[in-house]
Amino acid sequence: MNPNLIEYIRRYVSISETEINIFQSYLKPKRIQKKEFLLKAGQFCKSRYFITKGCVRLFYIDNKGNEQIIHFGIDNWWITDYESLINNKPSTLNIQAIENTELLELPQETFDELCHKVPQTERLFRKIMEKTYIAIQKRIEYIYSLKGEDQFQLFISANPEFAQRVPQYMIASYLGMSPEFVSKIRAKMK
Amino acid sequence: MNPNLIEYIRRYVSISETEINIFQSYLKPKRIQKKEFLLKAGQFCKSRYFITKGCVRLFYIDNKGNEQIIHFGIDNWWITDYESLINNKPSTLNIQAIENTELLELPQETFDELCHKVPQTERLFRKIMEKTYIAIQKRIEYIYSLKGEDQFQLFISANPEFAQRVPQYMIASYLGMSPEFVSKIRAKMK
DNA sequence: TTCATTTCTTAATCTTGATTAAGTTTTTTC
DNA sequence: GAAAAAACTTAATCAAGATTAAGAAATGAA
Repeated sequence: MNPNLIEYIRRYVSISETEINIFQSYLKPKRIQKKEFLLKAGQFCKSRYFITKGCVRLFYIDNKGNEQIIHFGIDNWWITDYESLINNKPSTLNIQAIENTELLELPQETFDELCHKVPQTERLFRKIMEKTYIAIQKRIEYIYSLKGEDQFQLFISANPEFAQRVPQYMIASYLGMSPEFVSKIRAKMK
Repeated sequence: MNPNLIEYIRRYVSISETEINIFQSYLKPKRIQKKEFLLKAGQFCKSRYFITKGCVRLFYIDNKGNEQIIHFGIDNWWITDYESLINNKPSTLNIQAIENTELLELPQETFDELCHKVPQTERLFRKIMEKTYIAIQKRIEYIYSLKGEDQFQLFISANPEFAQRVPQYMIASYLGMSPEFVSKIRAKMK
């Protein structure tokens, strides 16, 4: 199995070699090219994906027809549309590769079976969700307490790799700003 | 055990009578008066709380000294500060009763023991976190795609009971608006 | 190496909603 | 039931950031 995923899992739960192997047997490797879609609005999202290498964006089309990015996914992150996956309904979201990306697909179809064979899986995802929830709640705090300029600065300093890998207008979209405004901030920074 | 909590749990996992009783034995009933604090910034949050009756708010003090509400909790919701609970650090948040409130406290100290005795607990909280995550992600969508007025309208129509139970200025705070602006929206609505 | 596409910049104007500063109404408390 | 505290309203002014409309730079493709 991908050594990053093993390390990732062991940060959350203690799990035997045997269990790791069973876990692995439920994963399907997948590659997508830059600009290719992992999920399109209207489709049913049927898997969780672990990104081993690359970068994707998760976005929706807002009422004005703009692509609004909800979040990114990079190396060693899980990505999925939980609303579609859990509630079994067509997705309103799109997941698209920003770079050529390698993933491990964990299908929902066999997820409960995996949980049964490797009970630590429940604990793993419970803990991942808690960590993810803390992060998204912090994000809401920043949205309400920092003004645009400071949100951008914080994002860049907390995620310096993104400034390199992701076009500036996508960071603007993620932060809910116009690309022109981000351009203005950057001009001021120099 | 509180019949609401039994019903709540069974919406997520199938669990025997015996297991329900074990689960119950890990819960401590607690009451707090209106305006009393369940958690104050600086303290360590050491439990998850299930609200059986009442209403609380979770807020932080922003850089300008304003109380910024992150979310509310009412009957049949879990509430806690995950960042403090999971990462074992002093809380930056406050949880305060808006009404006299009755809770069931599930201490973190014995949480792993409970998970061991009743393994469905992991699954239960995994699923609760997934549902909570879906809700908070939707909230981010609304923050970025609806203007203030529409956010307020949506909140009121999605949570009509809140308009009754919670002062208007707290709803303003939750939505990141000034109380004056909410007042203006309401005047326009008539 | 040229053409086309994508990304970024600049500047003027306009909107949304914050801020400030009263004042009013409602709820609590004694 | 009077006084105090809490919650809400109104209106004027102000600021952050969107929108519009060019154009410039960078990247990619043939």
